[in-house]
Amino acid sequence: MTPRLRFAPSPTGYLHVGGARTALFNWLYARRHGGTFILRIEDTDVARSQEEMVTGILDGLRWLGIDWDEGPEIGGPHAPYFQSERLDRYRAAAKQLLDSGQAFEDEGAIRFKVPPGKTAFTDSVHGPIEFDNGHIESFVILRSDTHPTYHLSVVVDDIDMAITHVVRGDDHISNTPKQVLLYSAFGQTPPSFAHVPLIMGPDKQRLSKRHGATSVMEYEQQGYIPEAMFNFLALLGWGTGSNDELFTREELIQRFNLEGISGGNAVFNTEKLDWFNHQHLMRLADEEILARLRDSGLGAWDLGADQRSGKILELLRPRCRKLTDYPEQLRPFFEDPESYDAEAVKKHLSMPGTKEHLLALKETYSAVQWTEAEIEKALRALADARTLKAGVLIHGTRIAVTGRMVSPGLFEMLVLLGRETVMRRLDRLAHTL
RNA sequence: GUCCCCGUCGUCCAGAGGCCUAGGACGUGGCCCUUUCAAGGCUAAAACACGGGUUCGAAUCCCGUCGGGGACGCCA
Repeated sequence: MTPRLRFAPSPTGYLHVGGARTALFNWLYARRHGGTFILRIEDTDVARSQEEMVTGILDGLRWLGIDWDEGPEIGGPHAPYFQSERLDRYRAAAKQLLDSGQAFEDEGAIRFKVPPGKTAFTDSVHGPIEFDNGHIESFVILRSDTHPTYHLSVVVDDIDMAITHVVRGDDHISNTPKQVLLYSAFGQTPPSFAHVPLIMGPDKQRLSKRHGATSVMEYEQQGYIPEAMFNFLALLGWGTGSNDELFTREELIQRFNLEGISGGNAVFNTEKLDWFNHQHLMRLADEEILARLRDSGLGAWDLGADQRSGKILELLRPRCRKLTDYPEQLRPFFEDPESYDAEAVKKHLSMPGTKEHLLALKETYSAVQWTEAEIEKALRALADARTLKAGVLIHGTRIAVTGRMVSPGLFEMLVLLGRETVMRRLDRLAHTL
């Protein structure tokens, strides 16, 4: 029997990182075992559900590269995949329990009659878990408005959709005995359960908006790429067993297993996400970086059409942790500085004679052969001739071409900027001194 | 309050009785490289919550305490 797993979010309008990781674990398991990954929308709470609210969730999943085999937009053998369209099923199921004496009416609602005894199940993450039924109250399965509650609809759907593995958040552990009870009331064997630990904020409290971004799409806007988010999320609460951490989606699929999921909560560590992002960004092909900058509206200078793009990217790659870091780093390659960093000027240009030195360098550069080695050689020779430290000219030139104190390697930049631009910027800076 | 889950460096993950003077990664400090900033290399500090058992031997098993989290809705 091939595994069938599902991600069943309620339509909240966006994909939360916690939900994203749950979806990711389900997807990873399904892909690892050649199973089926199903997306089902749990919108039985009419008061809170709206159709357009699912779009954000679908977008978030697609962004991460999590595709579904059955579900919204594509349908499938167990359609529909919106619980709001399956209400008749739940009503029939509730009636079935009523008729068999396993449920009873209570002021218009229908409650499940919890039998005495104990309910146990084996969790793939936590091992055997047992609850005393005495602690489970007779819960409502069908509301007085004839809409099902969560417990009824999940169980009915998971049975109908032949779900074999339920992988979901830890917060569902105490719901599980109720659902196990329903499975036996329907004469069915429950699927296997795996309850994964929750994701917490740095203060160890449940991740929420006050911790910053919680929606995966917010991270996209902040310049994170899906490869990094996927890798990071996969390793939050799960370990491959090895010391390696940097993986592609494919490698993660090959390694994924439920046993490696840890039992304790995991803190969402943004610094580490940044590192993953940087690493994945470094491994992205040039065309890929170009395409993503364009798609996110960050390609302000049409780098793609520029002959120098390969070289420029080579210089910027180690310096950009996020996609959003690119525009500022790119600027000097396309625009003369509009102003000069005050601190930089004070630190490197306040020495008397600096203006003359820069003009002399400009003069030297008018004749030098325009290669990295020659440009550097000429600068150092000029520094010697004027009994200056090369740093004086280097820092000054950097400020002239970028307006700032920090930049990629100076001589590599100068080559790319071209003689004319460098001379113009040298001249401009000199005349402000 | 009741029930459930969890407890290894600040954080994430290794460790499933001797291989542990506890390993890797992020972050942090130092050094190297160097024209700045990164990247890269090397290196340092940093943890088995506590108390009892079991055992020749426990981070690993058992019990308790403490701590954290979750659930107790006609929300999902």
